[in-house]
Amino acid sequence: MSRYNAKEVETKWQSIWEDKKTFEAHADVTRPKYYVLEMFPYPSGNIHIGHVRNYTMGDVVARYKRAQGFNVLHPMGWDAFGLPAENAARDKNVHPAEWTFANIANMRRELKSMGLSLDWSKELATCHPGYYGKQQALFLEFIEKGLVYRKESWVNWDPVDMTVLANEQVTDGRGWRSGALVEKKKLDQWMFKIADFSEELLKGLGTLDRWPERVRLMQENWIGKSQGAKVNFSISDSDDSLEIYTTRPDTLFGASFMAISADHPLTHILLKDNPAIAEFVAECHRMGTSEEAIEKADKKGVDTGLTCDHPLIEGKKLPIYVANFVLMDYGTGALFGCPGHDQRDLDFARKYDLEVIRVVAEGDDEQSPIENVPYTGPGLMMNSEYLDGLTSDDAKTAVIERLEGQGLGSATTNYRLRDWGLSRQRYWGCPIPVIHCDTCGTVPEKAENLPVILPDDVTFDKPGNPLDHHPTWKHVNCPSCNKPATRETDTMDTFVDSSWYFARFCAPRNDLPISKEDTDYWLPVDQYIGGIEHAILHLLYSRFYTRAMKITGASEIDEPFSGLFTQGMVTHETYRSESGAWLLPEEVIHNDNGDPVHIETGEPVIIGGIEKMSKSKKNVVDPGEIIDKFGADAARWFVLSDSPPDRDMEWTDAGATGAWRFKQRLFRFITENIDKIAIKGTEKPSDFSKGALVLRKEAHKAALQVTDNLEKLHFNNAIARIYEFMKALGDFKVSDTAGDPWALREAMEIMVHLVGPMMPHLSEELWEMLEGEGLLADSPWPQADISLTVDDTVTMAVQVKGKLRATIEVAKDEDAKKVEEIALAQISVQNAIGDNPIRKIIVVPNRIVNVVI
RNA sequence: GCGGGUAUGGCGGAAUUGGUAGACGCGCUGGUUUUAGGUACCAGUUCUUUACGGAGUGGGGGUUCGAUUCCCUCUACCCGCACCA
Repeated sequence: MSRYNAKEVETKWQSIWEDKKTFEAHADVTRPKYYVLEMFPYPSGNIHIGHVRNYTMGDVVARYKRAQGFNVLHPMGWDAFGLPAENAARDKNVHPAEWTFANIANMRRELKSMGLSLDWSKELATCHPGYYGKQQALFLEFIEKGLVYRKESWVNWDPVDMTVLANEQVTDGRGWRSGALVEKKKLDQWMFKIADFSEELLKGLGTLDRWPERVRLMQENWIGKSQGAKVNFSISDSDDSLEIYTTRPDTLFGASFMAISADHPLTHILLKDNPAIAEFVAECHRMGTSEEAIEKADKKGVDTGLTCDHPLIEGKKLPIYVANFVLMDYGTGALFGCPGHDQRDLDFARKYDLEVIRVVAEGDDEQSPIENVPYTGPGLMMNSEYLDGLTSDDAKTAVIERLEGQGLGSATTNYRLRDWGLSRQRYWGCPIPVIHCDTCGTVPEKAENLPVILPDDVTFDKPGNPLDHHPTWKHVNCPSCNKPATRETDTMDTFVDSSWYFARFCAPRNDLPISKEDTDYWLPVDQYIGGIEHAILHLLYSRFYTRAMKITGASEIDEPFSGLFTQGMVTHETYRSESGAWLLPEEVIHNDNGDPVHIETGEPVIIGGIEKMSKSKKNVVDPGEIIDKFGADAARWFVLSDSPPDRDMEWTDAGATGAWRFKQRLFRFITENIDKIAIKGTEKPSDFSKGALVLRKEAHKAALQVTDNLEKLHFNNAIARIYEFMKALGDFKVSDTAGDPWALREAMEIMVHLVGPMMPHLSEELWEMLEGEGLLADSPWPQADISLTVDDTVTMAVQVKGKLRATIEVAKDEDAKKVEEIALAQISVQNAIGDNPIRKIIVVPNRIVNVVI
């Protein structure tokens, strides 16, 4: 018996697919399209198991849809700009480009060894001028349409990476990449007007019915829509006023102070003459924005000495404080404090001994003074003059009406989403194609001068931006007046690169950034697959870009990804030596007693928790070694088989071995029984043995259920069904009946098709043995014969008082009376009923009989 | 604090959405072969009981002939956001 040689077979089919350009996609309006995309990788050097899981899932979808007759686009590229390349340049003295392209070459080789049905002719790398030059062209169009602007603003400054971060890139006050505490700094920044699209981005979520609910909710929260009012409070004894935003205009009569942000324009004026304010503002800027810092920080403020006139209470004056809890970038950076109905305001009021007024009754009659807990719910108004007795909802409307009448305020919708700052003070990114001219100001580069190419000769020995240090690169003539000017040395946030790559993939070598003809056909992406970690950042930015591209006329679509699937992580057990050092999985073996020990020293090993694979805990497995040991097919099979795809899965050697065993078993069964099957193309005989009929049913049921599971991306269930089918196939013995060899061939062919998307190499090999026409990758998906998937007899459960007492075999759709009769004839049923009178018998056709006594 | 999710054997997980709970895989137990094996095959494997039977999907309650599934309530864990006015 020959063993299946995975290495040989896998490379054989990989080169055949490549030679035949099997997976090259071409737009063809006469055919239905399907665009499958997995989030493209950052070329860090090697693929990891998470990539294997991600790309295997995408590949199964791609191959399955292809077999279903779709014209499938399944491209791959590289999210290739970013800091690690600069770090490598500094640490290892290699040029970022050299480092990146070497990593790409290695990872491309690794991906190819997985046998993915990718169209490599469409490969792109964002660090290639052919890509980023087009990104610059698109950017110029964005400038022209007013989608980008420049403004001096407070930014999140990462002191380790020496660059600006977007709000989305700051978690717990720390940079998403460096982990350093982020500082506030004021810089000239390029901004995308994403906030203008808040409502559209929010509404669009409603159309994304093939996105996980979770991701839509996260985006919804991020956009943070709230309904409220803007109110102008006039500053006492002056012509100036202070505009605030509130979601609780109903509590206006409970106002007892005003608070403005440390960065509020009014604060800026006041601090000049008031050292106390100046000192407080400085303190606010020193304070971190981390979770701990915020939790520990008291609600603090400093009295400006100014007051506001209450808009609805004649003669009432409200002191204005600069307060540390007021954010400049939410609402108007100013608020009125209502201690009775807001915890934060109450804390502040207690600290500075300010009035606490209850204006909303709790329940019907709870009107007691507020003590330590504010009442934040709805209720009937009180202490509020003309509002008294109204519900808080009605009071909101009434207050807004009054304020509008007086020209003091209006109903407003506020969003938390802020504009996206894209400037980064880095070398390895897409240069922002603008020039700063003393005479003309900020001038976009001329389209014919694109791409603005990164200079090769840069050094990384100084902190800061190498582009800025470069002796000549930034010195150019103004495109407008031709006088000496300076090129912008900031580069774009790498999230810009990934905000439109899905569109570029449709025609990656086109002169235009986006080929409308091609995107009209291919977009939107039908199935996008990637990690949940991009639920906000990348996906929201891409949705913004899609809208912006519609405005520039580059594309027509509304949403970039009509289907989104977020796959879970791959985890692994952790191992430590007794000294506490982390150990790699391959350093651990089990000794004769079954205890885990170190492979070399024999020392006992402590098995720790199952955690996300990470280099620091060494609980990683190398895909290259896995593929080498088990073969790509087995690796693919295992990452799909055990856990539902959206959940975390644990990588275990035993599981991979199981996959490997199945592969061997299938191969063996077909090679050993190939001489028993009917000759290819034999006409279907009419005479089948009983066993053959059973097999045919199993085959067609499997075809139906696997199809169904693949449609739903329930890969683990699809695999379970295949295992069941394999068992039936293995049990089948060809008899003398004429139809049996034919049935065996049919079953084998169906099996090979069903396994195909998951184990493409093995199934091509088997398809060839079965003398299948052309490549399996090109052949259509098996259609289940529905008449074979329904049995003519069914097993029905018989319950007495809801407890199972027997099962009966009856004809499908058997008459209820007859079923009842058979059920009641069962000894076990009669025993259970005993002497009790039968009150009712419920018969659910083909499922269950329940005798109620 | 706000929002969301999850809970089923020793483990990963199934269950056509109210109809035989535990499919399938891993592990384990016993057996049969064998070319050494971490090979292959067969049987078994929720708990309890000698058996008949009984119990059982995080806990408690409810609706129903019937609940893993629907409702109420509690508990535990996980995730996202968070000084958002």
